[in-house]
Amino acid sequence: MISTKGRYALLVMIDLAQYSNGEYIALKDVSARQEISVKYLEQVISLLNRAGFLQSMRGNNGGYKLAKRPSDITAGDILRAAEGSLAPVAGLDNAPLMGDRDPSYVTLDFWKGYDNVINEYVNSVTLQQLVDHARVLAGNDYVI
Amino acid sequence: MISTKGRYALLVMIDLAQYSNGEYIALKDVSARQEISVKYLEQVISLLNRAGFLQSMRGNNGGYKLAKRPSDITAGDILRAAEGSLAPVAGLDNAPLMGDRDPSYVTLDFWKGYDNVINEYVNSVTLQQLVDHARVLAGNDYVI
DNA sequence: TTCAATTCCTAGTAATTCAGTATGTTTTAA
DNA sequence: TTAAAACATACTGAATTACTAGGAATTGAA
Repeated sequence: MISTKGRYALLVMIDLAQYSNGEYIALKDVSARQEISVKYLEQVISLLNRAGFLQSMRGNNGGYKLAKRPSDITAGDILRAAEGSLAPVAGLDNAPLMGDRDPSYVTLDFWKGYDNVINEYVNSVTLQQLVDHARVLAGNDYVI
Repeated sequence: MISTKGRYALLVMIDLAQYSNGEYIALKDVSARQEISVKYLEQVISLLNRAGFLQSMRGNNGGYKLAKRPSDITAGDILRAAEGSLAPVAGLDNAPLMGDRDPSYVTLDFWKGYDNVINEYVNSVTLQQLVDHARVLAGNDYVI
């Protein structure tokens, strides 16, 4: 189950992409639009910032903006930055953790497959696609 | 993240399938092979039993056996019975829960897709396949 | 009929995680 | 100088996890 960190991270990135105009966007504004407290947003966004997906500016008129184009950021990037990992079980990478004696090694390949389909999916969806979809949902999918 | 309930449920079903000979298998034996306490196994297996995947017999020489052929049980059946749901976020089915005012409705389709790829995967793997794979891993994949 | 072995049922519990609040500090532009 | 913002860390109540504990009911065998 994805926690609020992951869900909010996705919403924040979509919000920043939607309202980007080159200027820094204050968390106060994101907070008002997404109805999430500024204080909690600070924690969520710091994960995205440290992961290199954002540029930040402190002080008056400061805020955040995307460090990359929305087409160069995937939902997988965002969710892994916020959640740490999307792995369904522990010990998928560091195989030595599960020795031959561990009976659960018989399900290791099953869990690796599980992990694969998840990552293939989230890596296939870009932030740009999410923003485009949001615009369709809002009924603004006309050409200016 | 799948909890021990789901992971153990999978191991228990594989174990029962591997050691099935028509007789009831006592949890004591599964416990010894899988190195999980009988007391905890009781809780895990009761979920599988209630879901209709097992037949049980109480009393002396009692135990459990599969109620269906391993080819008619999927990993999805087992995991959903043990975990309750594999949904990545809440509110995917009961869409009215997320109203239009909820900003997170913009990500609803993304999460539905996420849920889809998970369920398609786990539904595509049968208990029979898991047992076959376990036999290959054990080096017993020869024909008698 | 008794006994041991089993499933079945419910409660308890220590540790961890979750979903935030709270309280600052540092930085920046006006 | 000041207000507004990011940044950092600690705290907290509630829920969840991963079990253990203690029994009650059932069954076959002695």
